[in-house]
Amino acid sequence: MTHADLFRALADPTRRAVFERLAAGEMTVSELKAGFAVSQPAISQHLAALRGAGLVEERRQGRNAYYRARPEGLAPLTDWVERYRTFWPARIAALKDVLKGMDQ
Amino acid sequence: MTHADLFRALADPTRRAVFERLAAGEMTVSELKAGFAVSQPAISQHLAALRGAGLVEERRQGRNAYYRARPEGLAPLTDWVERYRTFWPARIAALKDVLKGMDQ
DNA sequence: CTTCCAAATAAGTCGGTGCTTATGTATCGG
DNA sequence: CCGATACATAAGCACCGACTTATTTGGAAG
Repeated sequence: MTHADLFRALADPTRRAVFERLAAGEMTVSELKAGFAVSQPAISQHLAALRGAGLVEERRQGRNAYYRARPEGLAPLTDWVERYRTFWPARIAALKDVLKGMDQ
Repeated sequence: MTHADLFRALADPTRRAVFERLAAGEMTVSELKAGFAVSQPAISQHLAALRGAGLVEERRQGRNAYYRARPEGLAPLTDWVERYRTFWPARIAALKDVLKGMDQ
C-alpha cells in the first residue's frame, strides 16, 4: 500500500462515492450496487482498489461480503498535506476552532 | 476547478513531485525540468494540470515563467478528509499536539 | 446433487492520460 | 533584423484504467 495507490484510489469520483457511502455504515456489495449506475463487477473492482489503498475492509459472512470504510487509511494523505500546512497559516485558525469544539 | 481535478492532479507521482519542489520555493520551468527525467513539454503539461487544479501559480517575467506552489489549493482536499475525521478519533489527539506547538 | 444467489475474476473494448517529437510564440542579446 | 533561449501548444502514440459481458467460485436452500 503506497502513497500512489491512495491518491489514485481517490482520484476516481465513483470510488470516492463508494468510500463515502461505506463511511456511513457497513454494507454488502449488493446494497452498494443499488446506489450506483454501474454493474456489480465494476463495484467489486472499485472495492478491490479501495482495499489495496487501505481505505476499506471486508468481512465475509456466508455468501455475503460486508464492506466498511477504514478512515485511518486516509492518514498518509493527511500526513502528506501536513507537510505543506507550514506554508498555509490561513487555515490553522479554522482547524483550531474545529478541534476546540471537540473538547468535552 | 473541481474536486475531481484536484484529486486527479495529485494522483500522478511526477506531478506530486513537481508540487513538492515548488513548495520549497519559486522556480522557473527550466530549473524544474533539471530535477526530472522528462522533457520540457511534459513539465509544462504537468504545470498546466496543477494550475487547473489551483495548486500552482505562475508569474511571467521576460521570457521566464516563475511557478510557485499554492498550498491553499489543498483546502478542498482537507475539507473532504475532515468529513471523515469524526470516524477517526485516533488521530485527533496527535493533531491537537501539532497545533498546540504552534501557539506562541 | 442441483439450483439459486452473492461476489470475484476473466477478457475485451474504449476513452483518457502521460509521454514523445515537432512546431509556434515571445523575449533577450548581438 | 537575427539567432538563441524559454516556454507553450500540436500531434501522435502507447499504455492505463474504468467499464462492459461472460464465466467462475462458493455458500444457501430445495
